[in-house]
Amino acid sequence: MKLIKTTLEELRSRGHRLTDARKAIVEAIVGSERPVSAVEILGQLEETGLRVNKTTVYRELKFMIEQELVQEVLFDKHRVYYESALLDHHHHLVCNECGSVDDVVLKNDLSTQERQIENNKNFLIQNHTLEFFGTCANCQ
Amino acid sequence: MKLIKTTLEELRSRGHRLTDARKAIVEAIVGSERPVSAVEILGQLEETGLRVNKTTVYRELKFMIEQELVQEVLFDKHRVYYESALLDHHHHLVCNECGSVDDVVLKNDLSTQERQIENNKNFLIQNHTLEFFGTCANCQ
DNA sequence: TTGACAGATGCAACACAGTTGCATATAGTA
DNA sequence: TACTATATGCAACTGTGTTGCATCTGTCAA
Repeated sequence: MKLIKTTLEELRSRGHRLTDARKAIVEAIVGSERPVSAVEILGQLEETGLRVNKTTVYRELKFMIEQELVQEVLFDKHRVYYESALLDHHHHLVCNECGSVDDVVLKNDLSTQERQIENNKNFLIQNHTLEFFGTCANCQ
Repeated sequence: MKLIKTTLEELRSRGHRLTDARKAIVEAIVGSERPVSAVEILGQLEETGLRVNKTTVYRELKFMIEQELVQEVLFDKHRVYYESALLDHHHHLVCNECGSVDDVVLKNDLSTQERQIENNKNFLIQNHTLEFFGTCANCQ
């Protein structure tokens, strides 16, 4: 996957090291086609046989967010999910039945609504989170 | 506040008891003008002198959600917030500087976007969560 | 190729939100 | 006023995420 390489090169160009743990964690997050949790990342690493401590995973997540290469997604009250921050701006369709997550790009995102708010509330919007919950095609 | 009374009467009419703990917890959630966390509810109860165990608070939250009188709000990765489910459909403006939370009602919510998704993705939308992050009027 | 060292990692112990099982208390009813 | 299902308290636990500190290693310069 192209994004993995881009992400690692970006880290490298900023003077950060490319360790086995870092590469594997980046692959687990950026290589996944849906957001993953820290616990899922740990599970995946274990499967590949690479022993990485959970502290490393959590520290790496924090670091990648600071680097603005990874972003958090909140659609589950129990844990935080992570995905690449280099993806085009999109939202998620979360199936209440099977838990599957799909991406969706809105043609005319929320610019209209955001202008409305900035005018009426004098609130300066920096970003938004929008997730849709319902029933996916398979579960209907 | 009217909503507190409505909420308690609704519970009563469904055959549930109105205990001191329940009344105080409903007041803490429904009476607040912004979403509150379980920890905040516990703190508030302690202030009033009413001793309520945290287990009771968590059980009550679960119960109120089942009753569809309270709903969860996810805008903080560290904890879940709760607000009345009887409020008009709205979203939140979360200030990245001071943490304040304001409500906002969109004139033309997301019906256009939702129709778009249902057509393109064959995903049946039941609800959505939308939060805006930025800088409030006071912090600009 | 190697040595130096800042950045990365592991480990153990911890913090803290949220949950569970079970014994006890109490609101509402008859 | 006594009965009983519902609600509560307590203690012990679960699970995610964090911290301090010792050790290790990728990278680079010599």
